[in-house]
Amino acid sequence: MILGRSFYSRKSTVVSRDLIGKKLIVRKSHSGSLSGIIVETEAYGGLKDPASHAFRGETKRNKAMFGEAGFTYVYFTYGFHHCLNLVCGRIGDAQAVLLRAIEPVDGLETMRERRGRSISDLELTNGPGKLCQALGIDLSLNEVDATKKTSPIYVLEGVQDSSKRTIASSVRIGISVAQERRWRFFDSRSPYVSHRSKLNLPTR
DNA sequence: GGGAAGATGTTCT
DNA sequence: GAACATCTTCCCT
Repeated sequence: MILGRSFYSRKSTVVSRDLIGKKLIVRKSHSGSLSGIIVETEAYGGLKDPASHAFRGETKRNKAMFGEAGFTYVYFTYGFHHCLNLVCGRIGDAQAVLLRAIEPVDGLETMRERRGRSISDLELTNGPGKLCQALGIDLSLNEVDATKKTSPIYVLEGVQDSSKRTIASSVRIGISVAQERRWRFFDSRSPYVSHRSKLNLPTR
């Protein structure tokens, strides 16, 4: 079952936690179907969150976040990397969830071609930039509707037994403000989360 | 295994 | 001109 508009039309903190264990699918022409189980996310709170790109209002770059829930927000950062978000909440809230890591399932060969021959399975998609490189996500996939099965990006209801997961939270990575918000969520039993060993201790 | 440095486009001061 | 929702390489323990 594909996750629809109502799934995303909730607070980003709730969506962020609920996305753990769901299956991300990326289908682009010529590269076949790539997929993975989401194991790590971060919530961003829009206009009221000093850590969010939306904090200072709408710009050309963050426009997607101000639109409808269930659409993608892809941005380019550090001059090198793309990051993939899914817009949440109500129109104008500018809330979003950053996808930080997945456990690769389908298309490992394609992912490895893009990431480098010698990269191990564990390091193919354990970070927001790595995940986008492996899946071939760039700005051409910004602002696409992820609630349609015809879309190049969408998310399916989890196939994993939820009893095999333990969802933990921590502070957001690479963020120096709003440290009181532990808005990074991850499966603490998964070896596919981004490796910042100290932060992977379950804090809740 | 872990810290520091460097790469480099977009946005903001 | 600096900061940045990052990643890799290089060197140190």
